[in-house]
Amino acid sequence: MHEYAEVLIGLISDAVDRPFHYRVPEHLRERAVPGAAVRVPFARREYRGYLLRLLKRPAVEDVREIISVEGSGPLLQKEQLALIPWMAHRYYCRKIEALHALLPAPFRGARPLVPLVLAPSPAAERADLSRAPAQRRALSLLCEQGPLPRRELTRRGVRSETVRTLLKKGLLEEVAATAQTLGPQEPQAAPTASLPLTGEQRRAFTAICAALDERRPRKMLLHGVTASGKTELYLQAIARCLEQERNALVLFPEISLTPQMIEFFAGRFPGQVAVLHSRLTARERMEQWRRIRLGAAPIVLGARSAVFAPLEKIGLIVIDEEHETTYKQEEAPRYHAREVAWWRARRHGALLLPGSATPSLESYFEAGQGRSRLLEMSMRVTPSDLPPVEVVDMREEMRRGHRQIFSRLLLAELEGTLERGEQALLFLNRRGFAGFILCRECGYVVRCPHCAVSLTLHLERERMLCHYCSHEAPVPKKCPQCGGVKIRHFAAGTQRVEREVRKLFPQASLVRMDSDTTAKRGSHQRLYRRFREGRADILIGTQMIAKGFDFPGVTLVGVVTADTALNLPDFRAAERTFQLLTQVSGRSGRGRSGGKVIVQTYHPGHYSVQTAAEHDYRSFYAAELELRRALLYPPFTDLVRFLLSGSDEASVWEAAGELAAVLEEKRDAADLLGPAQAPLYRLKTVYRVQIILKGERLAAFAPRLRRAAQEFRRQKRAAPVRLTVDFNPLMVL
DNA sequence: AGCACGCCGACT
DNA sequence: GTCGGCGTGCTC
Repeated sequence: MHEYAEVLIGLISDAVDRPFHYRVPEHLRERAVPGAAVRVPFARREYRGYLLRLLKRPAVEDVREIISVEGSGPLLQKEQLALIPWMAHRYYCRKIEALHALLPAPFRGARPLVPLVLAPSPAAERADLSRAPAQRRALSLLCEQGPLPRRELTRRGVRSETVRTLLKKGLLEEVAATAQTLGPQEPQAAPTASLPLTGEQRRAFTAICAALDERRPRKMLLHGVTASGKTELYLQAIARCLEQERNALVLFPEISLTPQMIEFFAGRFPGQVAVLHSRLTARERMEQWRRIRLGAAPIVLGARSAVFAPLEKIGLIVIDEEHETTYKQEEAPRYHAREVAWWRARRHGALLLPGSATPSLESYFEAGQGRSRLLEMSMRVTPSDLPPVEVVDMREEMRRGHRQIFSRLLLAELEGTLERGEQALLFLNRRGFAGFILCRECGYVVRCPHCAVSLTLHLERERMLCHYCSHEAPVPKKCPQCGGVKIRHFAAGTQRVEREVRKLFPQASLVRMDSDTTAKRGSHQRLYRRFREGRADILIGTQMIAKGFDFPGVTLVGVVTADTALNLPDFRAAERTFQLLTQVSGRSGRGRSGGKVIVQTYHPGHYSVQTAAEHDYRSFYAAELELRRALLYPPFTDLVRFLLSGSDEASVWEAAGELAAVLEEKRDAADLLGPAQAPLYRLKTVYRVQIILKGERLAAFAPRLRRAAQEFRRQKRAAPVRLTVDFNPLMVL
């Protein structure tokens, strides 16, 4: 009936990113099913391909035959086959790139889902092999060791002719490996029991159970302050989901950095958890993936890419810290795990449960519109209050002639903390984007009048530039607002802070955590333990110390400067700042002795600083939402970012001009911003220029934009120019 | 990705 | 006259 098949070739190239048709030879009909990995002849050689669907008739006359089908059973499930075109469409990527995202790296090559192994056939027992010692040895090896893959057998000194003869005699047979042969691979942990829920948790839990019982696609946003017990809620929701005989998917940002979280889950559900994250070795990843695919682990924990875990019958998808930017992949396919998760939830009739102390504006806005339900938890589980936050006006410090990194208040508090034998945490935003300038007397920052992002200093041209729309302004010699002359760019790194602390508090022991000190495998964990166990007094660090950690000994958190985040040339700068300040504040006073937070800034009046200090998400949200509405930014619009890059500067600009002209024709009501230098204009030897399209419901626009991009790719230029397209980028750097 | 086809410069 | 440069286009 269906003698032909549509196959996607495993080559990453625009030219072959479409299905090719093959005939399925009779002996493969049974195994050649949609989702199967196959070998096909293509362009005078053999390639791995993926069978997308079966056809009655091919679209071309000259059709070749599928050579073989890999493994037993399809590599990709129906759901995954449906996800591929959706991703390719939404994220402007090739189908094969979307497909690869669904498979762990080791499976992208030729590895079959379930490998074939050699086992003695029933006939082997009666066979007389007295005159064939090599064959006898091979069979007894398999009887002792159990079925082995062919490669393993030859590794143990069995020659391939021996295997061939045994197969021909029918004494050996090739069978699919079973889950048992794949070996146990689950995180071990001491069992833990569930905790009683507080009133607030109980209310949320009741709502979650009701949603689970409906077995229909639902979305609930769990907005819970730091330490309000979100994890316990996730655990009990999972238990409920398992009772329904459905599976659960739990996503964390950077799970590899939180082994204690994994232990927690594995302890509650022994033997039922599979873990997928970036620090697994290829082998570990493959084994975890197989376990999930074969239904041996009903709970999957993982980072972003675990959203593709091949679970069936999903009842619950949890996204912890849902506002985190790590949920968006920064290379093709540039998917957002939250969106993929919702796609899957819809298909499975599952509950999507994103949770955060500082939900993304997009998620909170959805809840406000009734597209999801909001569950709020505003109390900490242990009856410690959220720590008081003091905002220090660094302009005032400046005016008083105090021009060090640390304000007088922070110095005094540090001193006190050390005297009491307690711990302090000093937080700094990542290296900082040095290109903005700031008046140290009044805090003024030059901003773009059109785009509401800070302008970036370009020393070589002596100009201030907008990286969204290319607006230019002169570099001010004195502050346009207060006339002050102490206006200059601004940055302090973790090393500088470390040096300063050593100078001021030579007796204190320090731990510094940033991308430099945690680069080595295991060093993160070591530094973390050292501080947590009280073997250091002060922890200095970047983003990575703000998230999720529980340091009961910390009673003082100092934010050295809130301004680096605030002045990133990105429309989400205020949201980032609010989230960061809130998360970092949450690190203080988790123990019994209470805590305090000090935030140093040149913008003490900024709403994101103010509202974070007051632990007032709602006010922040309302203010930020109004700005977004006025300036037509997400969640009111979508952005599509076209980034052109190449080593020949002139060609890149020329290409950008051409693309802008094409987009101009197709844009309808959408705004076209740029071409403009990308915030990181020169990365190594590559020049980067961007065009941003801003408008309502640009997802629906995709086919037209895609055509424009393809048309553009076809044109030839003096020097090569690369185009990448990002739908709703999170960071426009 | 890989390979053939095709149209312009320096060589046995 | 030919050998070979890699730009262009195609692969079921």
